[in-house]
Amino acid sequence: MRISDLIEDFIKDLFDDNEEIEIQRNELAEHFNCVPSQINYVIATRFKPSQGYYVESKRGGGGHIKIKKATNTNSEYIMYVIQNIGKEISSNEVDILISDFLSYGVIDKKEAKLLKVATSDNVLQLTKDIKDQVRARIFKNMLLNLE
Amino acid sequence: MRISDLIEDFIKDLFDDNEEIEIQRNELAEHFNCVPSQINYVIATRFKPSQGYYVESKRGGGGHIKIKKATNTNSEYIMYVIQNIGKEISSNEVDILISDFLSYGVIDKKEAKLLKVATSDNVLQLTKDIKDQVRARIFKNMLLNLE
DNA sequence: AGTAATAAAAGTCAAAGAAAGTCAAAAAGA
DNA sequence: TCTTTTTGACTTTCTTTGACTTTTATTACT
Repeated sequence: MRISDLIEDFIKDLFDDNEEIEIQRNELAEHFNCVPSQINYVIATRFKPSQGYYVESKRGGGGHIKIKKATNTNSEYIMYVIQNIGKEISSNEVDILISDFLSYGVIDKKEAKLLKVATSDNVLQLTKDIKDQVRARIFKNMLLNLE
Repeated sequence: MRISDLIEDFIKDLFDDNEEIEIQRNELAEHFNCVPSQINYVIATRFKPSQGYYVESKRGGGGHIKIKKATNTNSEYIMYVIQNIGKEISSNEVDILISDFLSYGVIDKKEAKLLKVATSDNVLQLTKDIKDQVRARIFKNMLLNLE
């Protein structure tokens, strides 16, 4: 079995009922006798939003990596959408999804507004290709963290 | 948990309803077994005016550091913060602002989560200079649209 | 009482340390 | 061959530490 799979399993075991865990990259790498950046690889490939995970981290003394599982209170519909958003998404597509969510009652008006603002062209102000990628990441991660 | 966080929490606990507290740098450093200048670090990074605190101090015998909380209405506070965010802001600064907003009760947990997610390094994944600018725009605009 | 010396704070700043992140080359698998 | 994994050198971010400075209060002398 490849080491990345072992690390993946190890991390998944850590969520033992908790929906959020914290690891230290170097410590974990040492435990598995691999280079630290392999941990990043595992996280990048196995703990993506489309797989229901949200990741955040901090560097410096006392740094760490936090991984959160989307709680299954999230509607199936939202999860389905997250999985089907690719690497990029246009502002228009976001608008349509948001209004669908609203009409199905899976988000409320306040949430809709925040989603809209955080992903709008005006706010991002990036070149088209990059903009759509950043928008996709913001949108998926916000959806994951709705409730 | 890193020592700076412990010191931060300790200081915040001192404001127990009061809007102004006073500490002695050396005494506090001794209590936490750290060098005195670490207290300055904590104050510099966690009690900035942009975070709603105002600091003054006196040296010499009987010297002290006084930290005051800015007392404004919620929307004034948010407006003040928005105005004081420049063209860019780091993820760390955003974190600190969010936790201050939470403790002042100007936003709720759900909103905090969304703000955090939409502005996090992992989600944005842009080069430093651009990232901090995009983050500033997203953060300010989301704050403006909170209610 | 007025000044000089001493002690008692707090401030500054840069170096060292402690994490985590990035990216691309090499290796392994399918 | 083409994709996925592994590795490692280099970067970035944040924290901790310590030597040195500045300011203020207290004490000692005249």
